Order: sequence, then C-alpha cells, then structure tokens
Amino acid sequence: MYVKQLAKLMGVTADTVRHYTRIGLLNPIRSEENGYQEYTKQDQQRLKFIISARQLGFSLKDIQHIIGESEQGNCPCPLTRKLITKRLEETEALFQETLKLRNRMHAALDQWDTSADGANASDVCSLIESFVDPINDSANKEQRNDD
Amino acid sequence: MYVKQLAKLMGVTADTVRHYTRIGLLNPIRSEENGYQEYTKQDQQRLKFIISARQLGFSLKDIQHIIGESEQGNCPCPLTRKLITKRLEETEALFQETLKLRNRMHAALDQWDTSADGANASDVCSLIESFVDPINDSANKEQRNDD
DNA sequence: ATAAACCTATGTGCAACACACAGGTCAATA
DNA sequence: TATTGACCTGTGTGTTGCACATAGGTTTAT
Repeated sequence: MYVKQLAKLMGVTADTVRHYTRIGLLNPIRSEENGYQEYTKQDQQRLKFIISARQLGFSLKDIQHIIGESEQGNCPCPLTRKLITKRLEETEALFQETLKLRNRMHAALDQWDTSADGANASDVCSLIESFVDPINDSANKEQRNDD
Repeated sequence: MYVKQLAKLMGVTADTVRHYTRIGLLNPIRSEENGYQEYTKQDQQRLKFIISARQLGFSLKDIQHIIGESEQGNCPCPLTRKLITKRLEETEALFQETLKLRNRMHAALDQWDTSADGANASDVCSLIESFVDPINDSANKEQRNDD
C-alpha cells in the first residue's frame, strides 16, 4: 500500500503519513522497482495507535518514547501515565491562557464598538494603544479601597 | 541603547527584540564602531505597541500589516477591527478544542485509574489503545435508540 | 597585559505538519 | 505505438515566535 492509500484509509493526509515516516514512527519498505514507500498492515496498526495517542494530547516525541519502551519489551503504561499527567498540566495552562486571551479580545471589541477610529500622529493604531483591559487594569481589580 | 537594555526595560528577552528586529518590526541603527544595533526612543515606543498588540492576540504579521497601513498614512483602525475579528474566531476555536482535549485527558485518567497496566503483545500501549472516550463514543451519544 | 564577566550578532533548532517542485506511473486516446 | 493528461511519488523548504548555541567583541578588575 502506498502513502496516499494508507492516509485516506486512516483519515489523515499523505503529508502526515510522510512526516511520521520521516521521523521514524512508521517503517515502510522501499519498493525496489519504483522507489516508493510500501506500507504494511503493521504500519497501519501503528498509525492507528499514533492517531489515538495524538487525540489524547501526546506529542510525537512522547509517542516515540512510548513505542520505544514497548519495543524494548517493557510495559509502557507507567511512562504513559507520567507523560499524560505532564501534558494535562500544559493543556490546563493553555486552556486558562486561551480563556484569558478570549476575554481580553472580547473586552477590546466591546470597547472599540463605542470608540472612534481617531488617529493621533504619534501612535500606530489608537485602538490598540488606548485599549484598557478592564480585567487586568489594576485600578479596577477586585477591591476599590481608594474612594 | 543596546538590545539587552531595551529588552530589560520593556520586560521581554533580548532574543525577542532581536527577532522583531530581524523581521523588520524594529529599525535600530547599526553602530559604525562596533556593529551593534542601537535602539532609539522610537524603537522603544514601537516595541511597546508590539507588546500591546500581541496581548490582544495579533500575530507578528498582523502587526506588520497594521504598521504598514499606518506608515502609508492610512488609518489602520479598520484593518485592526477586521484582523481581531478573525483572530477572535480562531481563539474561540482553539478554546473549544482545548476544552475538549482537556476533557478527553481527564476521562482517560479516570478510566486508567481503575484499569491495570495489562500488556497484550499485539499492541503498543493497552491504556491508549483501549481508551474509550465517553464523550465521543457514539454508542453513548445522546440518544440510545438501539435497544 | 591578562583574565573574567558580560555583551553582541548570526545561525540553527523547535512542533507538526503543509506546500512547492520536479519527475515518475498509469490508463485512455489518437 | 506514441502521447496526452490525471494522478501519484519523494524530497526540500516554509510556517510561527521565539530560544538556544556558537564564536567572538567589550569592559572591568587585577
């Protein structure tokens, strides 16, 4: 089976399959007559595993390590548990950051809705330069003991 | 002012300043005696703008375009509004994806808490290969009309 | 003068692919 | 049989926003 067929079968792009092959996650056989990569059932199973692991947030390097453990005859599960814990922390952090960014963007759009496009010569874009984040504006943060 | 000093002053790394310089966002003057980049007050203002824009989710390329508009004498605000709308959509999508990923990871950890590290020879990692996502498992999705 | 500490510019690496390119393969047609 | 066209292939490079490594220059202390 050539790259395109495997890709289609597994619902990914041919470039993705080539990428996994390049970094050694898949090990097709180089056809002698035309130089094409020939993928076997094993590669197909392997690719399925990679896709599942990616869905759970593992990086390709994580997956390499997990496969490495497995191929050395060790049970990869402890490593898997350890890795997902780290990835979960990162995902949690990304989630929080993305949430905050989204809020900032909404706040900016709200503010810009009622502000004109005025252009001082001194700045680049008055909208951006005069944006005050109501969430992170320390004067408006939680307590207002200054009145 | 050299790169380190400007970076420290603005709360970013010297590498960040160098990066912005390399892609033309900052335009320091090359000192003739030692070949170092000399940053002016203008660069400092520009850097401040870049940092603000980054906080609002604009890409460096967005910022280049906005600055380009401004330097051509046009008001960049319409462009700014258009760009942030696009970026907000992307951020919203990322937010949703990250949320779903987080949920999948939690579900996996929950499931793995009560499942042993069993290792079938045929698979790479039984934890990953036998993970069933309760959220996306179509058999458990909303309606159960098959009974 | 010389050593140590600190700074600089430039080149490369990272993640996970997507894209561009040049050329090979295969079936249909003239 | 030759040729056209559609489709496929591998390999090289681009993407984003920096961080890191390297080699060397500057400055200060001795």
